[in-house]
Amino acid sequence: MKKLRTIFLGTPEFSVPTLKSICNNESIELLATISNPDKKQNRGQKIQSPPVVTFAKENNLKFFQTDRINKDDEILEFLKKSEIDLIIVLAFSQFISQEILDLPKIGCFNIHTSILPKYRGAAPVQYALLNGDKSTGVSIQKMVKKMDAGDICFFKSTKIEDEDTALSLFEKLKIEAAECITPFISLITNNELTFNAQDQSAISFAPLIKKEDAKIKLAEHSVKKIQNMIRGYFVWPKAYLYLNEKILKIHEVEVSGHDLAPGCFKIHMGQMLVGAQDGSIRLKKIQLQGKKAMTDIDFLNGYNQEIIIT
RNA sequence: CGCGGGAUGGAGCAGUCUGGUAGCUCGUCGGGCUCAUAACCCGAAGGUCAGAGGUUCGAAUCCUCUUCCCGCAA
Repeated sequence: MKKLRTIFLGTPEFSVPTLKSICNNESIELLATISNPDKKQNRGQKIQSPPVVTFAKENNLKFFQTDRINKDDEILEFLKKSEIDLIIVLAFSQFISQEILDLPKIGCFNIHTSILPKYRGAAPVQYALLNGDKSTGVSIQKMVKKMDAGDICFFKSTKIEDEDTALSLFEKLKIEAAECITPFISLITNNELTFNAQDQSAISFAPLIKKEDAKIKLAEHSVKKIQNMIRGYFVWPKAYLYLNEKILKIHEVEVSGHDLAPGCFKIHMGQMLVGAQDGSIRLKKIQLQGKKAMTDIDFLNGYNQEIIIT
């Protein structure tokens, strides 16, 4: 049987397991991967290749890098002459023109890390946690010009545990996404692929997260909300308060039985307690800017100035 | 060369500018007090001050280089 001539678009580490699944799938002939360019990043501004590119190099896959896929002549020419059957997109971060969407015979498919139409947009994983959802999942949609609005061809749900943070949930969904490849490709090869329009009444959005979104407002946010912020904003940007005007990242809190007015702060038995909108919490594990994460007890052992939390 | 903070007993810090016996809070261990305790009192163990080189009679401290950690920015 003729193999599906496929292009993969993705950039970060999150995309790598799915790329591996594609490489290992016997029904697929991977023609190339396309990623964002190398860029200076992290402390020291070292130039780093995207993980997908690193994987492609290690496995002798053809790869392209661009920051404007719709206008890159070399890539467009390659795509046009390659008689593509399929494009698979996961975490690519560039809009794709109608011209490219129309190229593959079967279609251009995006793996999205929520059950669409819930959480269209850039940060579906974080929003699932911020809203305290008990489950999320991955969807495969046939891409259209409008972001995440295409017909659903495949989905699989995943349970969210109370202990899950954005970090652990990303790790789970990274694997789930990769495991979708085999059944999804089977649908295609068996001629069983279906296209289900999204329920217009159930659409919600998960827009790009900004750093300020992670600022905890003690007087306004409930204990539950704060716990969800800690989970959803973990790794980046991390939920935070200010301690004497310096950023204080909050890694872990626990419910405290103390009677504290919203916004108030006090030290009790060597622990740091603050009042939230509907109850009080202990700032159990915290990180002042420039320092490592530590418990409130350790922090107070070495900090001998007056503390103002805002 | 993007900006900045940091490395000192098990933990968190002070001491570095101005070189001269290794200090604080906590933890650990032992003892005491107590009906009892996370409280209080007494005592003990535990550190080649991140690493290398240099200056000096003498370096945690001054000079040079290296490694590692963290915040910002991207």
